[in-house]
Amino acid sequence: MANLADVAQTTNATKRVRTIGNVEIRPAEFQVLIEERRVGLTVREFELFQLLAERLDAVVQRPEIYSLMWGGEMPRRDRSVDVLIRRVRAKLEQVAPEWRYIHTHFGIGYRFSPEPA
Amino acid sequence: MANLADVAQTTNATKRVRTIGNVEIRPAEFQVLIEERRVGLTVREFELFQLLAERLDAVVQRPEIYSLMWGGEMPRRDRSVDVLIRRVRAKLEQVAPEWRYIHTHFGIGYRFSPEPA
DNA sequence: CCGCGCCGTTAACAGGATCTTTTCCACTTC
DNA sequence: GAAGTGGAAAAGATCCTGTTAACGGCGCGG
Repeated sequence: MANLADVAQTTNATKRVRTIGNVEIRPAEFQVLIEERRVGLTVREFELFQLLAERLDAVVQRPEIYSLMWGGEMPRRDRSVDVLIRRVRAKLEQVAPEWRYIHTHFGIGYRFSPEPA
Repeated sequence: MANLADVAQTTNATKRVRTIGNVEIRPAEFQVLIEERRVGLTVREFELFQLLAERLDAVVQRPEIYSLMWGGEMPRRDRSVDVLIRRVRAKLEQVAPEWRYIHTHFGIGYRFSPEPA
């Protein structure tokens, strides 16, 4: 169960405003801003984005993403993760067409790294 | 917990007349004026308005609004916040139809930012 | 004391946004 | 070329919000 230390740590790790390049993440508001512009992610989309951003430059495996966001094992041929990735990418591109943030690693998963297009 | 210094600071922060764009807030009088025109909020409506205005451009989560205004946890499916928001919006619109002040963030909460309609 | 109006809260409904699932197809890998 | 994987779009179910109305408490004036 959560104790005070955990809560404090969680607060520090996930509730603090974080800036990665031109991306600002405000967990307390479920908001992502790129160069002052609001991306407008939904709650679920934000959770996915934050999950990847917390592991900057690391490839997060698809089943792990699933289990973190939906809980339990990922059913075979489940497309939930894809669909969400797609939506996040679309909104990111609307706000910052010159940048690529989420990269596909075929057969493995996804990686968050801001890179020029 | 709050101490005297905090209270003094709070007083300075919340009791001082504040102007945001064409909006003037007079906490000592529970009054909001838009371009010299009185909005005519009730006490409760004013509290909500002030709460959001103090956090200009930040999304304030619905449960947080509830706990700040009513205290304690927000019951599931409680609509108190909505209805109050609705009333505030209605009065704001009567006075300034060309402006939008309170923006909805679906599944999250509300944000105060004066914007042209 | 009584009626009236104002205010805050609660309830209910309709519409809209979001989430999930499904489908099709292009692409990668072997 | 075959099997597997991911991109894209759409449909259905679910959840959330906007809106209106109704209820009860309170204070004021008659």
